[in-house]
Amino acid sequence: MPELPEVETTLRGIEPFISRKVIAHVLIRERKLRWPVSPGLASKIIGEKILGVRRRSKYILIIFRHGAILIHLGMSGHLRIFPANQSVQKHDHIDLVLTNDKLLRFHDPRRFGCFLWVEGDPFQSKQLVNLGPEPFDDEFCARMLFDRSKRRTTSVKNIIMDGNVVAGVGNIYANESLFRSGISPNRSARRISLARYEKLVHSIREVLTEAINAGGTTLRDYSKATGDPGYFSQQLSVYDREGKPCYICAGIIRRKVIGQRGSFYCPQCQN
DNA sequence: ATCGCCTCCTGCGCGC
DNA sequence: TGCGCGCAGGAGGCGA
Repeated sequence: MPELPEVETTLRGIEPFISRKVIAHVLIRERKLRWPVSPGLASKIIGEKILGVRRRSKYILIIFRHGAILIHLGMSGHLRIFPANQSVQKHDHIDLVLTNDKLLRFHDPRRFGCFLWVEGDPFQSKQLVNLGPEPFDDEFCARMLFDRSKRRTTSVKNIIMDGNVVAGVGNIYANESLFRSGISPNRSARRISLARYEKLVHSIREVLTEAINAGGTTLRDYSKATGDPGYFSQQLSVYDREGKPCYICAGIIRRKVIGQRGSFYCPQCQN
């Protein structure tokens, strides 16, 4: 489920139900996540009002007066709103029960996600402080990619998936935006012209925008019983299409591992 | 600073 | 039908 568009979709989905609401109690059934759930979490937030919800990269921030909850969904996590008496399923690790008789539930089978209390300004936390600009910030531009790539030896795909370069571009959307801009994922980042980086920046924004508008991408969706799927999977050009014909040239989509991640591309359309 | 590799964990789909 | 294998939307941490 979770890449940037899925996280954004989650944020928009939960915000109306939790913003300005007060925490009645907190149920933690499993503390063993990416990092252990903060021991003092419950005592920090019970009786406190949620001032707002924000996203930074693929992190979700639930803002309180003197700190924030920093949530990451990892590979398999989701956050959903339920009635306060909702029954508990496997991998339902944390509930924030609100005084409006709803609860916000964190569910994550693989437990690569996190659910942390951050005291003070969450943007100064170690997870967020070194992140690159958001893809829609002006600071993210062809010139910046071009300049930063000069000193790098790695592939362009690894560059755009490097959160310190640009925040929140995950594997699906890296593959898709490289296809749209006609750039091979394996191409050395420092051998790409400024003009091609212009196309790439445009493609990244376009793909992310379309995916957000489609409600994200649902692929192997182990949760369709409770959650609505996203529809961007119907618009994927290369991701998970190994062996199938390219929609542009009918050539065969190939798969190659780059940076330990499956990478899909059309050898004819991308170079 | 950067690179590639490893790791955490569960679930699913495939071939035999 | 059951089992083993490979793969999965992330990203921190390691040694080199």
